[in-house]
Amino acid sequence: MREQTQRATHDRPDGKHWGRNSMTEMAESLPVADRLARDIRAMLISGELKPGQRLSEAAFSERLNVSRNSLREAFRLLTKEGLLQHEANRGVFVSVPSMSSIIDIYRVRRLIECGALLKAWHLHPAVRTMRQAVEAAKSCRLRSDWQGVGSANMTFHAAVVDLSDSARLNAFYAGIAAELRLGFGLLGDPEDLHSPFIDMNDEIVTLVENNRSAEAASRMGDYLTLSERVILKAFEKTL
Amino acid sequence: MREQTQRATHDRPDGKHWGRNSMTEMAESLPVADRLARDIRAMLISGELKPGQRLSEAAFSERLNVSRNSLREAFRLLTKEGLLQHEANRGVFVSVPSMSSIIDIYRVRRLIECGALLKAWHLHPAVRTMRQAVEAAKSCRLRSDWQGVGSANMTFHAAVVDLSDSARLNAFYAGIAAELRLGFGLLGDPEDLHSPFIDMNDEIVTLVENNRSAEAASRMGDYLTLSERVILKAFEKTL
DNA sequence: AATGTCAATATCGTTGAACAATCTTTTAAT
DNA sequence: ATTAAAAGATTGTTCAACGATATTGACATT
Repeated sequence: MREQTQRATHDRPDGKHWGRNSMTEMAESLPVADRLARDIRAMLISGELKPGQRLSEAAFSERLNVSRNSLREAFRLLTKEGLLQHEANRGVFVSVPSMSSIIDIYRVRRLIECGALLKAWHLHPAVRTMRQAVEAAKSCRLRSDWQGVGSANMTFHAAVVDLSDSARLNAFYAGIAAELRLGFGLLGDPEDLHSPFIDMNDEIVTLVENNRSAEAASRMGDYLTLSERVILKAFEKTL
Repeated sequence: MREQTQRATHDRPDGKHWGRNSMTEMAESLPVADRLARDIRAMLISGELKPGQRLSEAAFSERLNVSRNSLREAFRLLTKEGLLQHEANRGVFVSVPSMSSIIDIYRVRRLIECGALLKAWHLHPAVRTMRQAVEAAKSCRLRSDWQGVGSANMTFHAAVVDLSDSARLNAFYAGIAAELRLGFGLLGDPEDLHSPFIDMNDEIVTLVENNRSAEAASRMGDYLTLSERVILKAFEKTL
């Protein structure tokens, strides 16, 4: 509810107001800090902002055309999400994924994803989303679109969590996934980082569809150990 | 890495600096927004701030001797935690727990706490914490200190989550627990809201100590269904 | 009396500037 | 080269201002 798109009857004389940066952009209804958080988050997972990099308040607020205050609100949000790190009187930095953070994240994933699968109901709407994600991934693989494969993979696992029917769990997992992508960014999107997992996902969703939840959960456990190992392996090379 | 405790060799001449408001208070090194968030969080779980209540920026910033900007940063943090709710152009309100939010929270608890127990190791340090919390609760019960029982209960379940050895899971659970306490606030701390659960906790930790994790997890499932039912029951009366 | 309209008022949303505190870099001295 | 002091840059926090939106209250209409 509550739309907000009547504007007019004002016609202020100064012409600099609504001009963001690029033209043809007038929606953007949400508060500035939230929009900033979303945009910066996107820059983080796209790799445009690299781990360890310092984010100067002055530079960023000018670049994004917002006040320092608003920017700081966004920084605080992202810091709480774990994507940024705050050092007193020194500024905020892009979090650098470490072995221990990867391990921690996979502990979370194992608990949540396996737990969700274990009690999954085979007619849950999320199952359909899982299936679609798998098919999309396959399709992308044919086109060697590894970025697309990675994206479909994220969708798949988010759908797994959604099996639990918990808004809080979904939100939490979204944050975890974003943090993990920060780690992926360091490794690029090579074929063998995603491709082998498509078939495991397929197996898993098939098991769920056939109401064999326990086996699905077990298979997910295998998936996660394998995935974790691949990432840690690729990780220690960059060390 | 990077500790932050060398400071000195500065000794600035002006003496008015660290005086906050009341005297005899000189530590408080953390940023204002974080301190605010902590304090307001305390007011929320103590019931000093009641669900549904609106928190005026002007009034609160004056009362706490901080600027509106700093207060807004804290509000944003607490909103992300789910303790406050933000309505555009209307302000922030203390979240009012609902049936659906209680149910959601218990879904989270079941998944996380049972999952953590299922793979618990009987020599994990957290087991000791669990045992101590149970004994503390018993001791409080003898003294009819139901507030203390509730507190010990919180400690117990936090320790259960800590069995998973995941910093992120611990942090997430802390938020969930705070949100749940918001709901408790509406119900007071009567004996029969906490007392019957002390023995179940005892059972659970005993099972873990004897390396019978699966049974412990199952028992925790019982605990949670029961606890949820009690709360929902007490809840629909206030409706 | 109930309802709808419109101005008056209070708040939020966001910004920009200001200043103290602290970190970093440069410069100077031993 | 090492250390100390001064200069410069950045963060931490506050304040004041103003547009936009919501709420309140007065007033008119049915």
